[in-house]
Amino acid sequence: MVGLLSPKYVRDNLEAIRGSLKKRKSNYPLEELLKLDAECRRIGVELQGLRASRNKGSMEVAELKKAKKEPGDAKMKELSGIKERIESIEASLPSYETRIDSLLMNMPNVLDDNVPFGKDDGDNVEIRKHGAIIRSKSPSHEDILTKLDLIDLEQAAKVSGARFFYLKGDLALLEQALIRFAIDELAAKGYTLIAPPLLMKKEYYKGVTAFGDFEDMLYKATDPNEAKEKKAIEHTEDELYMIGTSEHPIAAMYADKVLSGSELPKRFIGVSPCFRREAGAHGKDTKGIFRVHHFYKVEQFIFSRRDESAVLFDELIENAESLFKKLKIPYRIVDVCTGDIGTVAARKYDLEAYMPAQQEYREMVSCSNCTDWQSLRLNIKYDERGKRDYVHTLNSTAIATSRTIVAIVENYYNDDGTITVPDALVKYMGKSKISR
RNA sequence: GCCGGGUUCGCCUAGAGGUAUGGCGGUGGAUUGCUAAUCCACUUGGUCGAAAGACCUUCACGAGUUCGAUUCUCGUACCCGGCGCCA
Repeated sequence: MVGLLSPKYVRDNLEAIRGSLKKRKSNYPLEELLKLDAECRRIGVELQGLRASRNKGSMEVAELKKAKKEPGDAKMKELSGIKERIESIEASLPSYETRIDSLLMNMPNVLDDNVPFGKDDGDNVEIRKHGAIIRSKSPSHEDILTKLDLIDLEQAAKVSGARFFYLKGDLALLEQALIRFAIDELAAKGYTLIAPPLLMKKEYYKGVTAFGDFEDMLYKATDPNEAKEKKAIEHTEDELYMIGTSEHPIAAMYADKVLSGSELPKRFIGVSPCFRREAGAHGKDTKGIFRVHHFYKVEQFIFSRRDESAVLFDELIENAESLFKKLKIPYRIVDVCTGDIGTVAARKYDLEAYMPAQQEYREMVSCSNCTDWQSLRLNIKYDERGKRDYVHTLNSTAIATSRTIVAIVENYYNDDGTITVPDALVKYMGKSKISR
């Protein structure tokens, strides 16, 4: 079950956690957690002793009854007293446990030593750049696509609201082509395709993200009032959220499981729509389909041994790069700094593509090594030579459709108004040019 | 939605108020001239302890009855049948 993360982990890794929180300039209340944990263990020792005497007493009663003798009133009174003391101590525990649990669940991951220090995304460090600029500038994708009658944002805004869209004809096909392209490329590298559930329980979401921060990003799909009304519908009790990415249900695919060391690493391709509320993004990227409420994403996900995750992290970013190389879109890789990395990841690279209309590099791919943050919370272990350890989880975008579409449209726009189909996608499109 | 049957270690399984049985698999060890066999130990999580060890916890989940619950009662989830409804 989710929430089994133990304070023992914190005690065992105290120095690393302290150092990492400092590097993050985090205001996480570590001292409160340690104090509560110590207090809770002190109570636990007392409770354990009482339970031991209860069990011993009960055994004695059992022995006597077996010998057809009665235990006597004094004995039974003593046991009743123990029972009451146990019950009163047990009643005091939940308040500690709830607080400890919530502190543990939201504790930021221990950063990799190599994460650059910085305040925000402006301090991310460019580590490499690839591909010559195709067009130094272009009209916006919105203008290009509207003129070609391939997109309808106005009607989508009317029907669904801001940041929704209709893709039409070849553009809708381009989306499918991108999905299939990414799947085929990764499948050829031995990754297994997963189509995950698109709704997920809150309980598991808490194991996969820092839910307090992330909840605003998600659409909730159930109505808590239904449970009261006793409607004849499934899942009235569950709090279901529409997934923000297939990373989340794939991470939870092995919740409470013990994998065998020999089957690691397990490499997966997730494909799903991704739903995002984009709360707090008012006024940002409002034109076109760069930042929208849903898009398709082909995702890479790996469950690995502790000692392999650093190498596999490089594998994931290289896979993503190879897709953008084949699409011939110029990009750069940035090493995401302490101020921008977020709670879950220990290390993160972003791939940013050059966008000629904005004349800027913009995020296309985010690649994270989450080390044991998710597995501690989802209780995913592996067994090697009889020893158990928590797996490491890694994820990276392969292709996120809407943003990649923007990159293709703006980079492959021709001055005659047409769009060239990247060579790698021609076989999926059945044509090499999109025109009116 | 209704009526049955179920959920016990990674897997299979016994147990019907007295403290969880056996097997398979896995890990470690012992032994033996044969790609293997046999035997022993360990194989939920945790607390105290320098250690040896002791203790607690664990039979889907949650509540109740009890000195004591895998076992009895109530509720919930999920799985398998049957009926009904339905894309």
